[in-house]
Amino acid sequence: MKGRAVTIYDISKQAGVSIATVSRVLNGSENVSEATRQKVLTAMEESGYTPNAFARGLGLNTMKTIGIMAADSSDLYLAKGIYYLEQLLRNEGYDCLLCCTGYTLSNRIASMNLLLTKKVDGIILVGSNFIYENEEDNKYIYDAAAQVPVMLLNAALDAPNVYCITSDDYTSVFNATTKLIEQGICEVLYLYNSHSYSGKRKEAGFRDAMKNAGIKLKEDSLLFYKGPREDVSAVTALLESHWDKGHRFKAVIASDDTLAISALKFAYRKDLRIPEDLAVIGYNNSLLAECATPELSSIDNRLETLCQTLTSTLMGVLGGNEMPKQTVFAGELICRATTPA
Amino acid sequence: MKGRAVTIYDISKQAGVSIATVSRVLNGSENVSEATRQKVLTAMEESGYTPNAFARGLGLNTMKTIGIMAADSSDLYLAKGIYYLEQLLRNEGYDCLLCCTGYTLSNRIASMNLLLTKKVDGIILVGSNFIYENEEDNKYIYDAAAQVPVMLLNAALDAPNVYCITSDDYTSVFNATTKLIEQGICEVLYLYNSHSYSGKRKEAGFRDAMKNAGIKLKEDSLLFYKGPREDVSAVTALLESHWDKGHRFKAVIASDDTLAISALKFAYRKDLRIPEDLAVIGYNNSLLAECATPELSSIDNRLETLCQTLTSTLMGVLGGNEMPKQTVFAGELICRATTPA
DNA sequence: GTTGTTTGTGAAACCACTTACATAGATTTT
DNA sequence: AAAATCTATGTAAGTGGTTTCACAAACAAC
Repeated sequence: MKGRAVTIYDISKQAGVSIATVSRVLNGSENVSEATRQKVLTAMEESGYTPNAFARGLGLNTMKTIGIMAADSSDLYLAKGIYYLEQLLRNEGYDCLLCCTGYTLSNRIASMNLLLTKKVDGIILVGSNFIYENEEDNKYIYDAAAQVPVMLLNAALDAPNVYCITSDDYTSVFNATTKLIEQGICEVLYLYNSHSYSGKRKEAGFRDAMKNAGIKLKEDSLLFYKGPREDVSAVTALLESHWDKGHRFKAVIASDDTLAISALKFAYRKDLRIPEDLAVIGYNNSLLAECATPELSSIDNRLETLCQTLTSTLMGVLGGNEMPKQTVFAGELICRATTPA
Repeated sequence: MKGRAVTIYDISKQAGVSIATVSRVLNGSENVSEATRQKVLTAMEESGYTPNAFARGLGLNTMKTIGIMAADSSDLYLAKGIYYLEQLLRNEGYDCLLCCTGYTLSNRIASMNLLLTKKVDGIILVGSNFIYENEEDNKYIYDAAAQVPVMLLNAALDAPNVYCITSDDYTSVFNATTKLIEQGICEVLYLYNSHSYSGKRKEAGFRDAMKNAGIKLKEDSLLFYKGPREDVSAVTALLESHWDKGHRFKAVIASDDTLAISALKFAYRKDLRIPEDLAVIGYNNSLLAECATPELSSIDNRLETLCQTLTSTLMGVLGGNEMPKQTVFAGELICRATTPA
């Protein structure tokens, strides 16, 4: 399929210089006279030369690649993050090796090792679910960080060579809850699932907002969905059964837009008017929010900004600069049709 | 950050064999006695050896990596495809280099060259938008195929070393349209956008179904949206203005679920009952279909099956086998609440 | 007109691994 | 028992670059 490739040696002969000089031109080294540089460049041009990436990698010990790990790259939110990161990294001259790990630790360890074996220059963990409660389970992150910088998007972990870019989920939910309460809606239900470490931070924001408003938190004010991802009907059923058990609520704050969609469907089934009878607030401000009927109010955590900061931080670290280990951005409630005006 | 790495040479000394033998163990070569194999393996184990991927790549001229190109990896449908592919390829021992190219040819050429430079073993183009009408514009695909196998997901192109896995969009839309007509709904609007080559095939299916049913196709039965992707409100407005100009329709077949969502919103605004006053059929059967209210009927093109076949075909090609150059799967209309029972 | 400093270039070592070829010993064949 | 074959292993030449070091030529300083 392919003949013998053109090598640096061919170029050197064709340009009448040594391979060292060709290499210098290749790497933009200073000490090359303009005349020889041109000779080499035209030789390259004429023979359609492309440097061999493996040989290059072997010499330089890098191939300008960043490993991106995500539980599920098809998740609406994670996919958006991956997309932004890919674009930004490409602009910086880096390629992205994608690893979808699912949610099991063993898979993640395997993926991590694989990325390290392939000598990526850095690893980005996209999503809040990479941090485990059991501190020991996070060892795989520390181990990786011993070799290359590790960036966490939407998760916080204090460790050497680990950099965290997060959204202030706590405050976002705190503010959203408080806003509902100020509008006279005190029976708020917090709906969440297990697929997210940030769920904990959000939950705390919810709890504190209620406490802060002097509302006694009944335990039925939190509803936990544990089941397969993105199963809209299962969550809808869960809400119905919760309601039918006599638990009444006038608003739902969901840790995720998909969950919020289920709340909309629940309202539809129960013939509840939105937002008069039931207000709903989602999280992530994803495409779903815009596509829902009625359009879903949702907390935007400025993913693009997070990704930009993450990328520039990573570039800084790779450039040998001291960079902030934690960066936090505020979120913002985008009000649409599922919350009172 | 890292001390001198353990090399094959260290292992050879530690195990008391030559580096060639170590290499043989590494590559699972036959001609190694079980005794020495074990010696080498334990030596590797003890010293925590990992082969250097670059050196390996240089020798073997491959690093077991597949390049995946997609216009936008955050697109619901493409993201799903990428996810499936990544999983399947990983199972085969391949990693994925992701390239989001957008829709411009120059970007695609650049990305293609980049992947080739990084010596991927194959390239997968995810999505129907990589084929251009102008035959010359597809040269970048032929060029790439001269070096590595190129796989097209949802696009067809007859060229050496190019393999196509497609869904039979034509028939899917033909059948869906026919079904509507059989249910007595003859005023069908085909709504599509420019971001897809498969849109043409779908359009043909629509046209032929109408013709086949003896319905004279008015030109206002096709509505083309040309604008930024995923702009739900813009498409809704387009539908409204179409309607207000006097064009009446009782069903919408959209080339994409996102477009179908706009049709739902349009119906909501115009107070049209679904499906009595307006039936809606989307395409791709994405998460949006399930999340829509009412739940959207949509054509499922069996993306997972496509990806499985694509992967096995690619593995076959890489293994030196003769493989089918075109594989077509039938799609299936998933009926939910936006079409009559 | 020597000495000291740049500047541009080449030779050769090195990066870590694969593999063709050679070879010694074991096993089979005749 | 000699010849032929096979098996396990080592030697050394590759893979295509980068980079250190040495050195000659050009230029400035004294």
